[in-house]
Amino acid sequence: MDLQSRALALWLKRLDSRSVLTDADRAAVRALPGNVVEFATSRDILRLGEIAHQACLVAGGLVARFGQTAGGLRQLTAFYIPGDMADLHSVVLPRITAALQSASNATVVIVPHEAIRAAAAGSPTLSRALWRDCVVDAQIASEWLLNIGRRDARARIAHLLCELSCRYSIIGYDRMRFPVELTQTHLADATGLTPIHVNRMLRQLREEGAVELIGREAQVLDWERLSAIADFDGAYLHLGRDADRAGGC
Amino acid sequence: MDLQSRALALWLKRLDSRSVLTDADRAAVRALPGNVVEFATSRDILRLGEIAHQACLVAGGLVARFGQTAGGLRQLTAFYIPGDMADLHSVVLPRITAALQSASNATVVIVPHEAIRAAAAGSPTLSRALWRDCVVDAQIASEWLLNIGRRDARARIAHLLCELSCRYSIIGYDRMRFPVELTQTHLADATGLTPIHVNRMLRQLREEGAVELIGREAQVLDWERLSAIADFDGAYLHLGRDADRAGGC
DNA sequence: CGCCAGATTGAGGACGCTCAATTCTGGTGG
DNA sequence: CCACCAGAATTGAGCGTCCTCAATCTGGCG
Repeated sequence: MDLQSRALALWLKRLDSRSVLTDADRAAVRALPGNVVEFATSRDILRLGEIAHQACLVAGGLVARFGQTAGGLRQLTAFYIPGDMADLHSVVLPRITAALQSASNATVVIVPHEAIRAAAAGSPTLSRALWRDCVVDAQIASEWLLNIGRRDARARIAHLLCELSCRYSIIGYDRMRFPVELTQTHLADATGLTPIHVNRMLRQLREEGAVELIGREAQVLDWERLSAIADFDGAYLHLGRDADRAGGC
Repeated sequence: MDLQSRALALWLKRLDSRSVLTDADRAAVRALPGNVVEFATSRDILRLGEIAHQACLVAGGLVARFGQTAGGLRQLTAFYIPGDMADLHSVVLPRITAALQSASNATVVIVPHEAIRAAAAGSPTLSRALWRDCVVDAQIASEWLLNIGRRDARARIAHLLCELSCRYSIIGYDRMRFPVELTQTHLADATGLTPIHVNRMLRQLREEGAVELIGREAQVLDWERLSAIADFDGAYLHLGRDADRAGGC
């Protein structure tokens, strides 16, 4: 199975776990055309103001959405891991108001909007599944708002790591050890902090025995402690119809 | 024309301005069933964890979406003004992970999900318009992230007021004078600040000749100055296909 | 071996928070 | 008509979290 099929399969699995799809829907998703593009670290994938004609399915690495103030301060507003369709929203709203960049070396499958629109137009169930995917994305943004607006620095970072843990766990990683292909500057831009302060908070989390960042991976030392610090409840991630029960992740 | 028809017409106008709808779509929206409910200030409209079976179209007043930390700190994540379908997302994702509350006395039209789903299933164009409405909501949340994460207190408040100005202007209010049916505590919860600090920043904005809050209205004293302070660009609001040009509002 | 990006640590400063008190406003009942 | 009250707005003083500036250390790579 090639890279593109694998990425589509991952995405389909996600859609399938949250929605009721028909066999035809599944076939339509698997048959989606696209071509694979590699991006080095910190490359623009979509620029502000552009009109998108294709969507970006992440196949490897990490992709980030971000905004910027006039002063050049940067705020990451979403992370996309393999199996995420990073800008599915552009299918219905092609004018880009939040740019997309690779946070690490990333492999992306570029899928033409036309193909997605055609698939959606032919099936109310698939159409609803795509819509739902966008809604989950929005709910994650809402949770980030709570995180940045009302939690202190240590909790913000802990919360972000909990989220990544849960999201990586459904694509096959260990919940206690998963990739964090981000610099501390990225973490800072995602949490509304400075890299220096992120560094200090990471040290504290390590010294408390909560998490540790080693190289490009996170090692959770104590999930209970970490999620308590983070005040984390993964319900907003809507990880599957079953996982849609309260609590946990 | 009764209240419900008026609210549906407002919402339809919004959908229409951003999407290409057929006459049948328009008729379907206008024919949506529902019943009108009044809420006093600070009443729960949707509670956390609930499963929604209907959506809430705001007809009057102001409705807010919010999250809460374990410590009880509150973060507003969206405001909905008349003509907004406050929880359209619940049509495809009924489990509520962010509660909904009236911020002022509010009039809401309760529309059964089934009716919306039926209308959407029958028309790819309408389905896409609804999906798009959710996407715009998400982009507003993204912009709030940038606002809270990377702007100082004064700019955050100015930005929020600019957004409200633009959004109220498309439902018939003057861009220089529009309702702000919010307490300073609400503004604080929306911007991740304390009410005390909001108060000080409002005073500063007034003294600078930017905006003034009088009673339950905002009076813009100098739009240029205000939007400069706010670092505001209304493109993210996607106010109509035409207004989808850069800059302005 | 030198270079560079990223991580780490230190010291001082500022923005926004906490605690506390006072004033203002609109609504209510006597 | 006025006294009263609760919620909201306003102001002051002191403090703490997080920022800024600056220097050093580390690891990967040409």
